[in-house]
Amino acid sequence: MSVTIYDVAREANVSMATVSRVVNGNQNVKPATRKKVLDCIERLGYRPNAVARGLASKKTTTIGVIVPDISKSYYAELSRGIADVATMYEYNIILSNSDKRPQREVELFEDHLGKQVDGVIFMSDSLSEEIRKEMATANVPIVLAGTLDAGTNLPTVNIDHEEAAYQAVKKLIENGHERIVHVSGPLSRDINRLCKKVGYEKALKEANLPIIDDFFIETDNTYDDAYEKWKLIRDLEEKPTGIFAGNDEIAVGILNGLRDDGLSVPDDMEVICFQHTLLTRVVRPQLSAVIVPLYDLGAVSMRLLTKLMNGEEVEDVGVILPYHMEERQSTK
Amino acid sequence: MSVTIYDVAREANVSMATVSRVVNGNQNVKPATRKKVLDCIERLGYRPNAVARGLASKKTTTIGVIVPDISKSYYAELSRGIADVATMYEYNIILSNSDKRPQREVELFEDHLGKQVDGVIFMSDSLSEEIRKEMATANVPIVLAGTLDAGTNLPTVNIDHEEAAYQAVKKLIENGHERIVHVSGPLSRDINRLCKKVGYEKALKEANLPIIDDFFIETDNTYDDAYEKWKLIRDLEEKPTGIFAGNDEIAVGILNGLRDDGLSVPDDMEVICFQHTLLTRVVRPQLSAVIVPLYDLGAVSMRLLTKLMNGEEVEDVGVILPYHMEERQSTK
DNA sequence: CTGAAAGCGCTAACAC
DNA sequence: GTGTTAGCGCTTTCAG
Repeated sequence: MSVTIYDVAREANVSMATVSRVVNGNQNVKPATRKKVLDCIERLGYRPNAVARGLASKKTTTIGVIVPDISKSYYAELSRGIADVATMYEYNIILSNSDKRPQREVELFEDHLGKQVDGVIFMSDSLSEEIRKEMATANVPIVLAGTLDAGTNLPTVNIDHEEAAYQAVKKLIENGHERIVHVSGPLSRDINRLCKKVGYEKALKEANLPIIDDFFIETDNTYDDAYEKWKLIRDLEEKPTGIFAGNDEIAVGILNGLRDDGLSVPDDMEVICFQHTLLTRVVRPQLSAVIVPLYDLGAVSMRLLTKLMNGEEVEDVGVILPYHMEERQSTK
Repeated sequence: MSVTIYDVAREANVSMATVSRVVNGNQNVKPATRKKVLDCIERLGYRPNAVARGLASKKTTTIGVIVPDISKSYYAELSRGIADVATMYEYNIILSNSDKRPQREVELFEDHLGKQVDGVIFMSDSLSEEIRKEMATANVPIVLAGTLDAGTNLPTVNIDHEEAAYQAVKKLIENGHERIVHVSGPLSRDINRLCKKVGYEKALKEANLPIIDDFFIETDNTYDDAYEKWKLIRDLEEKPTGIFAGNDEIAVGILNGLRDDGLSVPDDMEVICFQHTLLTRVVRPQLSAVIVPLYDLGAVSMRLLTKLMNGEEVEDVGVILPYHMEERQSTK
């Protein structure tokens, strides 16, 4: 068997309580005693058993992170932000993929609670009734990262997607465009239906431009689908001259469609999008974009969670982070 | 407080042992009793405490995953493979980022052991002396995923990078090229120095082509650096006509360098690389590449780990997965 | 400043 | 088929 706190205590001629104190940095230990214990720990190669500690103290210094799909760079980046702050506060992360399936989300959430996590960070498109109910009765703090709250009053950190979309489209309008297509991700996602689309329409309305159904193109958020859907735009009666894409993968699909049809950006078409990855800078022309601070979204979420776990009073549980727009070669 | 196994036992008029049996699916319970217990569990909303279970059973059904940087799509993809198989076998994952810092790797490894993980999957460039020592004395199974073993006899799953590099360069040679540049990642990484470079040189030797120092370009594996380093190639006395890039990010850097200098691929230069991401298909021309099965590397690693954790005899602890080459537009 | 002792919630013999 | 009873390794009062 491995060495326990009891072994150390015996070896050092002190009680388990004292060993526990030095391990936990409790100051009420005479320096000489501390040193003696530390020596024994070193000599025996003692490593505290976090599971036993968790059972006794009711804290595991572990948090749960439920993410749609870690292989998507969007969530990977966000998770890195979470992880770095978690490390800073000495928390471990149990990471699980939900694929956004509501039932799976509930299972994972319960599973994490069973593991006695001290808190959870949740990411998804929106909250199902079931998960909302689960969360309401959970007795650990929860933070929604980059996830629309829409109804509950859970702590959330996000950027203002509607405003960002509005600004992006406004930029196109200022450049003189009157026929602007919005190539969106799935409308089933709140962020697309309730934020980006709304921002797009708001900008059009403000400029007294018509909202044309055919100028709204829905994709499944992938490069391949966007590449295909470009044909819809190409074949439009009234040719648009500007494109607002829901993310960079979509934008690159469109860009390649344009390009393969011999059109040129930004001369024949100006393009702007939300940026989640390196893609925007790698393609030619480089894409003008709204830069979403994914890492920060994660980091701030975790920081907020630490406060909540500490029982600190947090006045502002609906954090909105700033974004910025970077104009590159796909707009003039 | 939350409801415990004791509460359920009392409510159902059975012993804790019986409740434990039904929770753990032990068949030695009369159906009627089982039902009664299940009802109480449902009614009281009992959720087993995995920490207590872990302490009593000495199994946490949790594994540790130590990864250089989850925000890199290479590792994110691999991790997803791990996670899916972990889910299948009902394991949770504690995920930590090491940034490949040897000391951090050791800390994380010990940390995970402290949390009593049942096994760990480790990814890095290579193994430092210290981590090797830690691993040797650990009493849980370890699998190296996509990580060069180089000396120890730890379970490993990988692809044959040397062979893949050899094939890629050979392809270029078959296309008639005699002056082929290898744009590599850092030579400090075993995978570059001991595998890809070796495969590159092997192909040249076999074709009686000289190995020219200037034809080896080292980068830090990033797009930006590769884009800069293109100038070194451009300014070479003897113009190369083929490029073998260590990964797709490098290849795209070179590609954009070429392109911004008005050169064309594949007419002026053929390019082939290792593929880790979507990048190869998104750029124009699409890049011919050796496709590394990242997801599978992760999945197979986890599968191997489950066997090891089960104490199964595994004859083949040095798994080599197949790769394949996809010829696209950057070669003829 | 240190020790004794009672759990934390569960599993795993071992009895019956 | 079911109950009893030790622990698992640690923290945490409470005494002293």
